[in-house]
Amino acid sequence: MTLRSALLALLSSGPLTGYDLVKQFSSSVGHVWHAPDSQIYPELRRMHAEGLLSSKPVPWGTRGATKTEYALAPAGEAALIEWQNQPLTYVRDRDPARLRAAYFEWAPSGVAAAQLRAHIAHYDEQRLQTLYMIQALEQRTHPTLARRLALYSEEEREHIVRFKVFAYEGQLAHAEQEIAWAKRGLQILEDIENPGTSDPVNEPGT
Amino acid sequence: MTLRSALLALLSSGPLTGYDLVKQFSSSVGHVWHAPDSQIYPELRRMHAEGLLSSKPVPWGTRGATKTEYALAPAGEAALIEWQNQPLTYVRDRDPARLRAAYFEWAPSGVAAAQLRAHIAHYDEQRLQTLYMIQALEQRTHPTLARRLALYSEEEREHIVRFKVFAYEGQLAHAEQEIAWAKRGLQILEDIENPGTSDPVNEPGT
DNA sequence: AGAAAATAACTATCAACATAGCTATTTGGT
DNA sequence: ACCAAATAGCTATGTTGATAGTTATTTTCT
Repeated sequence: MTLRSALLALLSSGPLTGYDLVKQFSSSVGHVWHAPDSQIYPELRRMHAEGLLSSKPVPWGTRGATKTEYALAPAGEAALIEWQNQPLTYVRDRDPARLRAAYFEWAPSGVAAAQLRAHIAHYDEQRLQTLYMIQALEQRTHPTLARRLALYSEEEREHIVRFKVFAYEGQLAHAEQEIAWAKRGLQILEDIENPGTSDPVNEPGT
Repeated sequence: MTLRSALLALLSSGPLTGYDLVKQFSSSVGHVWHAPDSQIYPELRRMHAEGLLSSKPVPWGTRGATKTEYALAPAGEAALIEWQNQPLTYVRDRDPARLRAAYFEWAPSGVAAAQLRAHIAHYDEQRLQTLYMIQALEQRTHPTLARRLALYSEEEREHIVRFKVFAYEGQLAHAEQEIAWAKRGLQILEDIENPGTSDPVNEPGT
């Protein structure tokens, strides 16, 4: 049901055809709730069948073909608000990187460190992406955001931008935390490989 | 396939019956990779069928009933090492809390703050649990860990404990980061509710 | 004009997970 | 000796999500 909320949230910025929605999804909400197009198309049809969305055929090309444009129906807007009213349900932890690390004693020599370096690379990349996203939001150049802001007063606009930036700051902090964690892990592995060469600042007594 | 690795990892501490495995799972590996018993039992049978596990019937009660005890077969041990050799595959972000926060403009007054307070409560709880876990690991009182350590030399024992503590420290840091994030969120909401009453330390010019 | 590539819009299939059951045995109380 | 509660072990079913297609239209290049 969360995908549904993500779609409602995206459509609250204005009507979109299926394809445009899929594209905009992956460069906006998709950053906090990923979904492939194969999940989006059927869900849109279900939401339409349940009256959350209205649809209208718009021409596609010159040969009379059409594509479907979806818009938030009143029931959809109500569902959005209802979603925000619902308490959050937390999914149980399922973290492949943590699982690996917990059993590093089974990793052949060197592999654990390589794993952690890959972890750092991954979150470094995500950190950068998130920074760009935050910039695009703050400068209001992000297309989906710009479209959304047009619907509101200036005061409300500021709040909306702050909420989105806040959400991405959470992602940013998470990425940075993962990087710091992996670096500590590399330190531990080094300590184990070369015992006795420990940093004298941290262990002044030995 | 990650559940499979988690089960192999747990069984590497010694043989277990299905039930005992389910119990120990939820109080050890399950903290980093949750799985319900309904997923564990069938997976065990599949792993046995594929030769990763050996099994032997052990008596249950006095009326001749038996239960199945599983142990890591050589192929299972190989699979464990192979798993550690594999590069990590990262799952795409799917974070309900972040998704909510990004669309707080749809939350009725007061609801967003309640959401964030619940977020803090949730991660406070997890933080505590993780702290206890780290303590049990460091003092080597955790039963599954104790059983595992018995199989190794003292030097290896120290490494094993460090790896597990390291993994849980990652969880701990994450929990603390989530708490800090939600607190910043509450601050933002307050700012929005009472504009002008902003902290003079942060905005000395106004 | 015709072929190749890019764009737009879906569909099918399968594995992973969550929820909610069910049955048999043992233990503890009367 | 018998019943209720707790323990042990497992199954069925539906939903969500990942992977990998397919079909039709438009644009670009020769």
